[in-house]
Order: sequence, then C-alpha cells, then structure tokens
Amino acid sequence: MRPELLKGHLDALLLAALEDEPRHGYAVIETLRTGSDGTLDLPTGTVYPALHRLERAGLIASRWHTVGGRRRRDYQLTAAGHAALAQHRDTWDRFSAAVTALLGRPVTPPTG
Amino acid sequence: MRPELLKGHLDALLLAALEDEPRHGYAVIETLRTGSDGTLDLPTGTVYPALHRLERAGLIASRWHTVGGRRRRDYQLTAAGHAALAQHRDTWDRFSAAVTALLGRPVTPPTG
DNA sequence: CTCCATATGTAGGCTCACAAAGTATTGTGA
DNA sequence: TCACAATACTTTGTGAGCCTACATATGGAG
Repeated sequence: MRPELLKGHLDALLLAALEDEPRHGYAVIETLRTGSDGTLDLPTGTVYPALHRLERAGLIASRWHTVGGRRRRDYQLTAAGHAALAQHRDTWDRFSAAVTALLGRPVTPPTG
Repeated sequence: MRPELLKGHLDALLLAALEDEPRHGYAVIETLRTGSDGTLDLPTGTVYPALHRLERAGLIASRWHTVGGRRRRDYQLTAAGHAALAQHRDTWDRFSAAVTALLGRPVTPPTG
C-alpha cells in the first residue's frame, strides 16, 4: 500500500479509533491494523506526531497512566473531536463515492 | 475538499478517464468533474503535469491534433496503462474498504 | 542475558498536488 | 473595435503531510 494513499485521511482514522473508548497510541495502531484486516499498519512515526497535532488542535485530550510499569498516554475525543469526526465522515463519503464512481468498471458486455 | 485527500489517487482517476476513449487534458478535467457531480474539479496545474508523468512512465501515449484552430494533445491508455489501472482499482478497493470499515458508524442503538 | 513485544518520542527528508503565472486561439457581447 | 470568457496547454515554486530512521525505556520469554 503506497504511503501517499493515506494523505488527508489520517486524522479521520485516528479520531474514529478513539471514538468508542480512550486508547493510547500503541493501541490505536493495533485498532487500525486489526480493524482493517492488516491493510493499514501505520508506523509509530506517523501516529504519535499526528496524535500530538490533534491534541494541540483540541480534538483529543490525553492523560498519562502507568500500567504494569509502562508509561501510557491515553487519548480521548473532546466535543470538538466528535464534531470533527462527523465532518470527516461526510467528507470521506463524498470523496469515496466520487472516486468509486469514476473508477467504475466499464460496462460488462452482456454474455450471450 | 481538502487537496491532500487526492494524494496517491490521482493516477487512478486519470487512467480511468482515458479508459473508454482517447481524450485531451482539458476533456479529462471535464470528465472527472462531471463524473463526480462536481466534487472533483482539478486544476490544470495538477492534471497536465500528471499526464506528462504518466506518459513518461509509459502508461499513456499522446498525439497532437488541431481542432478548430486549437492545438490538442490526445492521450490514450497503453497496454501497461490498462494493467496499471486494474492494479489501481484493486488498491482502491482495499483501501476504501479499510477506511470505510474503520470509519464505520457506531452501532445504532435499536429504537424500541 | 539476549531478544522481542510493548510504549513513546523526534529530526529530517521526500513525494506530490497545488497556486500562480504565462502563452495562444476562438467566440461573444457591448 | 474592444473586452472578456472559454478553450487548451505549460512551467516554476512551494507547502502539507506522512514516512524513514533513530533513540529511549520496561517487562517477559527462552
């Protein structure tokens, strides 16, 4: 999967991964990987800076925890984050509908 | 529509726009705009360089024509272009399925 | 004691679509 | 005649954004 494909859609995926319950960065990566059947396996260098950016933007909030001797930073959606996610879903729906329509298979010649 | 959304998907759209019949750059832009109900209105500075790149890559071939006093460059898919388009469709299917699944609406609580 | 999974982080670079500007012709409306 | 829109193509520079590579630290398995 070429990396550029993700451009512009990362925020939507991160927000969606945090919608159900608060998660830490590593768990977000897992959630996206398993939730996409392995298709999307995002590197930490992509996810962590993006989470920081989303927090600076006020769309998510973080709290530090220590679980089993390991430091974790749990993120959860803010109200603004929920709103942004809804917006991203709209945008994705329109974008994917447009691309799917344009990539639409050529008419299958009727057999017989 | 944020520009970055398109990243990585442009080639697929251009190849698809040329699949049915040869078209010149301006017509490709029209095809994509109308075929997406106006959602995708690509600037010339995006499309023309991309067509040049696809030609250099051997995925499309061009021929100059003069129609009504105006110079046109008609592009058509090569065999490699058809193959690349098929590949792009596979990739899009997997990518869009993954994103759609991950953005999947939270379960709507059964009403009543 | 080594290796892997877990867990977080930064710096630097590269790709790629876009904005902006320019060239040229035809058609149209005032 | 003049101005302007639509058609048609091109190039330069730039900025956004994700990735590669690297660094750090703990816990458990062998």
